[in-house]
Amino acid sequence: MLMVKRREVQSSVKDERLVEMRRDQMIKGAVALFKQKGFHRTTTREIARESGFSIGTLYEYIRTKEDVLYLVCDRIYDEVRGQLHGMNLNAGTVSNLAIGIAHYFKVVDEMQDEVLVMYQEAKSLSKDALPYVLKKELEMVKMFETLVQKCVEQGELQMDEEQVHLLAQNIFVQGQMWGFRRWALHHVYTIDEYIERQTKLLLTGIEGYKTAAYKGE
Amino acid sequence: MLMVKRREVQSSVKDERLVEMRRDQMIKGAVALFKQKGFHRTTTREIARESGFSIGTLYEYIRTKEDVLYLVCDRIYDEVRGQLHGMNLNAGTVSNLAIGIAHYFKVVDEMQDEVLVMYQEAKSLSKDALPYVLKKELEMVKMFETLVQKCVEQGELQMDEEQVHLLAQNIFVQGQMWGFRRWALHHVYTIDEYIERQTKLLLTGIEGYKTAAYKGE
Amino acid sequence: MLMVKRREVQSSVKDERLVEMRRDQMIKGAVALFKQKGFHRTTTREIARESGFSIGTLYEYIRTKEDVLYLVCDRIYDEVRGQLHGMNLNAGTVSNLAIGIAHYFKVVDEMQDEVLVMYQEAKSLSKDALPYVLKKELEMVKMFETLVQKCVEQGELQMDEEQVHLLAQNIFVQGQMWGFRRWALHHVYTIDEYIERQTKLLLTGIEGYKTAAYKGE
Amino acid sequence: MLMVKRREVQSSVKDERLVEMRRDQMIKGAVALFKQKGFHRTTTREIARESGFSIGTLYEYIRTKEDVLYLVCDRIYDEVRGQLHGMNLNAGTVSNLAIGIAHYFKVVDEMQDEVLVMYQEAKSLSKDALPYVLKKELEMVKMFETLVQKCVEQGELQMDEEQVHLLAQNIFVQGQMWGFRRWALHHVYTIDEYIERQTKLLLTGIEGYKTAAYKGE
DNA sequence: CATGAATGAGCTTTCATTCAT
DNA sequence: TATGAATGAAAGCTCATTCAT
Repeated sequence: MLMVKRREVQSSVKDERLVEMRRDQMIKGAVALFKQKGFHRTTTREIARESGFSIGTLYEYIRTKEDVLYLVCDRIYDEVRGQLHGMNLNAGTVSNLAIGIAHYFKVVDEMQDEVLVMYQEAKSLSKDALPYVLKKELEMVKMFETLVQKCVEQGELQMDEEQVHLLAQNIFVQGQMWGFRRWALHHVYTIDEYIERQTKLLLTGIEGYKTAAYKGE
Repeated sequence: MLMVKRREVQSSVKDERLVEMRRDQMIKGAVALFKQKGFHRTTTREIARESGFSIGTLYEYIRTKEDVLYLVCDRIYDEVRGQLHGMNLNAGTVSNLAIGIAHYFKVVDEMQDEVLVMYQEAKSLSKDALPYVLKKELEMVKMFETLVQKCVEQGELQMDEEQVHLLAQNIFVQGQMWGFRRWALHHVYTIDEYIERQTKLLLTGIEGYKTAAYKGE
Repeated sequence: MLMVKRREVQSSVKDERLVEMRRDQMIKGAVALFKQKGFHRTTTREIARESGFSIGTLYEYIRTKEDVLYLVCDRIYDEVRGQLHGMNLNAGTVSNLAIGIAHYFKVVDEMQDEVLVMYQEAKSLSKDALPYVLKKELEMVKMFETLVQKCVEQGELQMDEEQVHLLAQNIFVQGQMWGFRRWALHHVYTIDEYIERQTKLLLTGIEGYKTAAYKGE
Repeated sequence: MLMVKRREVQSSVKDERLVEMRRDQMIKGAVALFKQKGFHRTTTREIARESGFSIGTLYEYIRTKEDVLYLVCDRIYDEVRGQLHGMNLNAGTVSNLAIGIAHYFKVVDEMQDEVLVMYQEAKSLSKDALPYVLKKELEMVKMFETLVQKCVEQGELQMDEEQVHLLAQNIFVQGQMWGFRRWALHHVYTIDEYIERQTKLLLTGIEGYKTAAYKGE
C-alpha cells in the first residue's frame, strides 16, 4: 500500500504521547464544531473549549487555526483507510468487489459526520496543505482501482484502463454522496438499500437496456 | 415545470431596473472572487470594488453579506436550468436520455467556475436561505427523474421508482463531479471522453458482467 | 537643503485633508502616550482613544502599529527641522554659529517630550523604516556641519573636515542630551545656563588649558 | 568610591554559588538577545533557551522578566566600572585626565554591545528599578567630575563647579555616543582617531577661536 | 532544584455594517 | 441614489507566569 508522507504540524510540547492525546481531543472537538458551523464560523476559542483545554494550550499543539483543519482531514482519511484495511484487494472476483463497495459505504455511513466535514471543509486548506490531503484521497481511489483491475485481470470484467479509473472515481464519490447528500437520500433509502441499489447500478447499469441501442446511436 | 418561490432579498432602492442591473454586476464580481478565495475569505469591500461600486452602494442592494451568496447560488441555478431548457423531457427514448445527459455535462463544463463556487459555498448559507437553494437543486434532479421515467413508461427501460430516483441523483452528481473534481479528472479525460464514458457506465454498467452472477450471490 | 524622500504610510481613506488631520491627532495622542509608557507598553487601543477616535478608525489611517511610531518620528524631525529653518547658515561668523546652537537648544527644550520619545523609541522601528529616520537625522547634523564649515571658510575657525564633522555631531547630541538626560541636568541648569555653558565648552574647550601641554604629551 | 546599594532580585534558590552562576548565564544570554531584538521583542522562553536552561528554571532565579533587564543593566555598569578601576583619580594633571578619557572610550569600544543594550533598554525599567541604575550612572559621571576637579584643584584648569559637572557629563555621553551612534561614526573614525579628536575638542575647544570674540558678543 | 505543560489576560488587526453627507 | 469614513465586536495568536511532577 502506498505510503503518503505526512505534513508535520509543529507543536511546542515535546512529549509525543501527550501530543497524540491532546490532538485526539482536539480533532474530536473540532469535528463536532465544524459539523455544526463549518470551519470558518468556528473560533479557535471554541475549539479549545470543546477539546477541554484553554486557548493557550491549544496553541501549544498547533501553530495556526488551519493546522486544526489539516489534522482533522488527515485523521479522517487515516481512519477511513484504516477501516478499509480489511478489504481483500487480491481476490479479483466481482462478488469480492461488491463486498468491498458495501464495506466502504458502511464505513462512510458510520463516519458520516467526519466525511461531511472533510468533504465540505478540505477546500479551505491552504495551497500548502491541500496537496497532502488530495494525495491521500487519490490513494483511496487507487484502492478501488486495484479492486476493479483485479477483476479485469481475472477475466471477470472487460474494461479498458480509463474505464477502470472512472469506475473507481464513481464508487468513491457515490460513497461520499451518502454522506454529503443526506438531505436527499436518507429519507428515501436505508444504508443497506442504498448499498444494494448503487451496487446494482454500478455493476449492471440500467437493466433491460440493450447496449447495442446506445452504441449504434 | 415546477416553480420555486424565490426568497426575496431586500433592497432600499426602488427602481427595479436598477436593482436588476446592480445585482448582475454584483453576482459577476462575487463569482470571480469566490472562485479565487471562497466566500469567507472574500470581504464585502472586495465585492463592492470588483462590482464597480462603493461599499455603501453595495449595501443599498443587499442587507447582509450572505445575501450576496444567496444571490450568487440562486443565479447559478437559474442559469444552469436555463441552459437545460432545450432538453426534450417527453421523448422517452434512451438516446434522448443520453442526449440530455451530454447536454447537462456540457453545461457544467461551460459553467465550471460557477458550479464549483455553488458546490463549495452553498453550505455556507444560513439555515434560513439553504432550503431555497436545495429546492432548486431538487428541481433539477427531478428533471433527470422525469427524463428517465419517460423511458420507463415507454418500455425502453425497466426500473422501479427508487432506482429511477437514484439514477437521477447519480447523473446529477456525476455532472457536478466534472466541476468539483477537476484536479482528478481533467488531465485524464476531455469533456467529450468524460461524457462518453460516464454515459456508458450509467447506462450499461460494467460490460461483460453477467447480471445473474451478482444476483445469485 | 537636502530633501529626503518620505516613506509612504498607506491609508484607506482617500481625502488627503482628512488624512492629514487625523494623523495630526494620532501623532499628538501617540507622543503623549509614548512619553509616559514607551512604544511597546502603549496599545493601539490607547492610541486610538487618546487620539479621539475608535480603533477601527485608527486602522483606516495606518496599517500597522509601527506605522504610528514612524509617523511620530517623521513628524518630530520635520518639526525640529522646520523650527531650525530660520537659522542663517551662510554668515560664517562664530557669533552666528553660537546663535544657531542656542536656537537649536531652545527648540529641543520646547520639544522635550517629542525629542525624548524619538530618541528612545526610534530604534524600535523595523529595519524597513529606520533608514528613513536616520537619513533625516543625518540631514540635521549636516546643517551644523555647514554652519561650522562656513566659519572655517571665512577664516574665523581653523579645523580640518573631520573635526568639523565631529563638532557637528557633538552639537547635535548635546542638544538632544538636554532632552534625554533631564534627570541629570534640569535641576542643575536652566536651559539658558545650559546653552551658555555648553556653547562655551564647545567653542573654547577648557579655559586656561594650554594647548601645548596636551600636544606635547 | 561610593557604594550604591544593590536592589535585590529575589530567587527561590538558596545556594548563592548557583544563583551567581545561573545569573551569569542568564545575563550573557539576555545581552545577546537584547542586542538583536531589544528587550520587548525578546521572550522569556528565548532567554531561558539562550541561557541553557528551561523556562521553569529561569523563574527560579528571577521573579519577573524585568528582573532580567535589571540584572543586565546592573551587571554592565559593574563591568564598565570595574574596567575603569585602574584610572588614577588623584593625579590631578591634564594628561592624566586625557588618559582617563582614553581609557573610558576604549572600554566603551570593547563593550559596545553591552553599552548599546543598556543605553537603549534601561528606560524600559520600571519606575521601581530605574533609580538604582541611574544612581550607578551618576556615580560613573562622578568619577569624571573627580578627575576634572583634581585638575582644577592642582591649578591645571580653571573652571567653576558647574562647568566641571557639565564637562563630566559631556565626557560620559561622548563615550556612550561611540556606542550608540556607530552608524554615524564608525565608518568615519577608528576608535583611536575618535579618542584623539574628541579629547582635543573637549580640552581645547575650537582651535584658533579667540575667546574674546564670543565673550564680547 | 529542574522541568515544561498549562493558563488566560491581553495584544494587534480585520471587516460587516451604518449613516451623515 | 451614491459615497466612504466611522465603528466596535470579535477574531487569531502570544507570552509572562505558575505549579505539579
